[in-house]
Amino acid sequence: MTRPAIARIALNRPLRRLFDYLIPDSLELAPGQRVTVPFGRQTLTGLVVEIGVEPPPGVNLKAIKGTLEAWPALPDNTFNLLTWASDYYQHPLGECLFTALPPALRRGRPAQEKADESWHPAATEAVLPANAHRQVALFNAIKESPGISSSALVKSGFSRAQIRNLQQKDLITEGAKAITAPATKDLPAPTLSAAQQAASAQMPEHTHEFSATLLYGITGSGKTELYLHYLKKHLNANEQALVLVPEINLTPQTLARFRRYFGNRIQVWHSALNDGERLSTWLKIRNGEPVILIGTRSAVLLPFSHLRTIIVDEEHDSSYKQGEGFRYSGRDVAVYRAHLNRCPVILGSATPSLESWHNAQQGKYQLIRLEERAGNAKPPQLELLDIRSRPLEAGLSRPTLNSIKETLARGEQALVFVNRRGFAPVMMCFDCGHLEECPRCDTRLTYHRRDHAMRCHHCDFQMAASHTCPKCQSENYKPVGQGTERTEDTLAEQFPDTPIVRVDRDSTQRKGSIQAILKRVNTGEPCILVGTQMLAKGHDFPNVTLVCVVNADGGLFSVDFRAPEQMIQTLLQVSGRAGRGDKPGKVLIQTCHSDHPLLTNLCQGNYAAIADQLLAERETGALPPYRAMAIVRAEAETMQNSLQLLDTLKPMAQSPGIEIWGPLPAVIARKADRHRAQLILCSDSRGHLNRVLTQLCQYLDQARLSSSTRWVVDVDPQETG
DNA sequence: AGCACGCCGACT
DNA sequence: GTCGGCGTGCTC
Repeated sequence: MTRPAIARIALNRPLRRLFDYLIPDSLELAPGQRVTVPFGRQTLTGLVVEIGVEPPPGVNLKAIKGTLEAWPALPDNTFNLLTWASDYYQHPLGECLFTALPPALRRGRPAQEKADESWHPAATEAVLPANAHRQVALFNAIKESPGISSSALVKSGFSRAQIRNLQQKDLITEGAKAITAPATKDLPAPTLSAAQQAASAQMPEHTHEFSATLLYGITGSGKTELYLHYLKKHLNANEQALVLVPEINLTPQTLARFRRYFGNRIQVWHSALNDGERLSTWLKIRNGEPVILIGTRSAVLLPFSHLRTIIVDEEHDSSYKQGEGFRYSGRDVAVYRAHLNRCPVILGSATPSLESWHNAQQGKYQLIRLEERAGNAKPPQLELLDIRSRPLEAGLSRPTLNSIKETLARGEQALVFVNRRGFAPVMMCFDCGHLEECPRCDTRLTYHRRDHAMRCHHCDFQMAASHTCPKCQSENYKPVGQGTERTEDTLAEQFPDTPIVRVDRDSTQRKGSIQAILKRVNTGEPCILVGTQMLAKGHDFPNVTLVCVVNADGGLFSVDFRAPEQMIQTLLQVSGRAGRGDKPGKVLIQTCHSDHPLLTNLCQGNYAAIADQLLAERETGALPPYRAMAIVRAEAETMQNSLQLLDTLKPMAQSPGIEIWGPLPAVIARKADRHRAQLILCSDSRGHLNRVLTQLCQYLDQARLSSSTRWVVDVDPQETG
């Protein structure tokens, strides 16, 4: 008697286990293939993980209902990548596998695009009732552009029902596609400067073996040209490439630039795509089309089959790490993917992460330095301005204002950078010292002048701001701290004849408004740009010659061990906005710690030296990248419950080679009325740490916790607060 | 995560 | 009497 064939199936559920099913005789299965299975009394889409497993004892197996397609939705390499990531990040395999499918395929839709029919008129005149205005309009639209697609018609306001109607009346017929725009002539590889050529010569020769390269290129050195050049030179016509970028860098300008060189080989992948666009691009990749994909984090999980190069631009950017659910790092997964796939991965940054810098020093990554700005631009000159005991106007000192004045007088532009981290405006009573706190979190409410509201940045709480102190009714109740709005006001008073352009989340909420702002700034007329983080990234403002940093000190004394690194990276990135054209740039950094070695080093403009110094501190503190780190976070209705849970975990984790810190309440101990605590685990051995985490998760899964108690494991955490 | 089952309170 | 609140447990 032959044993029944059994398949192990992953489901899109937060369960750290798989389910076994009988395979009907007629089915041929392979790992990564989509199937339909009965589950409880529902029917779900599942993914085959393993075939021919031992039947679990004492379970009445159900049978697979059928396959959704004859081929694996996730090809071997992608499937193996996700299996690895599930284990590495301690996240349930089912959820990991399903994040690599477009939403339509997760829901069990067929793996094909909705037919996008083309329509032609079948009559010269539409004979329709007099009141059928929309149908007549639709008929005319089709007559005007024969071959127009259903989707184009829907976009211009017609409904699919109306189209079907005309078809039933035999007024239109389905037919050949309209001829799309002719293929454009792609530009040849860009010409490189001497410095770029030298860097280019060191890039990996072979696209069929693994190599990891860290391209350390200062801001304005032209890293993108190197990427373009590399792809032109090494990528064959039938091969695929992946270019990962932080969300904020995927602008129409970046895209246009790649399209000029690679035309319609360029495809995009980012959070703004709708389900149809996602499916369409996913299928192109899965079909092995020779796409060069420019995408954000999750693009690294796409089912490439001919992937020959991975580029991770701005590799230090913290947005590569997913902050919830499947907490993977797009950059780290990219490196592992290149490894599995035996292809080169190129990490580019002006301010490399300490992880990558360390890997370069260890010889794990090849380091390429590009320390010259492209064109005539020179690196900006950085200057510290100690603001201890200097009078400030909305955070700006006299010398700073004078520099802005001189810059404007030369017909140039100035950029004022407000590092809001830790300096959000709060309302304070100058009589009793009262500060308004969030009723649901351990945080201060932030004042938003636009709608005179107090908001919590950690939950959705908001309330109208009071004009008098809620505690002592004093009228001496005012906003303190630098916000972009207040800085903007002061600058408007000081420079009444100069346009002031504010760039922050509030002023750029409307779609396309950032484009309008950039366009305006690029006319080159003298103006002052005021803004936050958003201004630091990637934009090119040729006429900005002065950058003022309102306060540099946010990251100097933070509890988070990554804060100094991130502060320096932000300061250097924003400094990089100065002097990108022909004129020299200057950067003024206001600080209360002008003798702090990090800042004095920063002014030498030498990131390499700072990275070395920060790494030395990490080594002394036995912190990443010298050791692996993971955090177990718990939240519950009381702090006691959270701490208690972590206290029971601690002895289970205790073992030689693992150091444990905590449990301790989180820095924001209460968030949305939930009390949070964390346990930090460090180890020299990733493997050992991983095994310990597996045990902890196993315990937590079967522990009968009160339903309101939640826990998560975060491997390689970006935030340790 | 869903979904059902089950056990208590306030309704016609 | 029964409708429905959400706590608990199970899903091959």
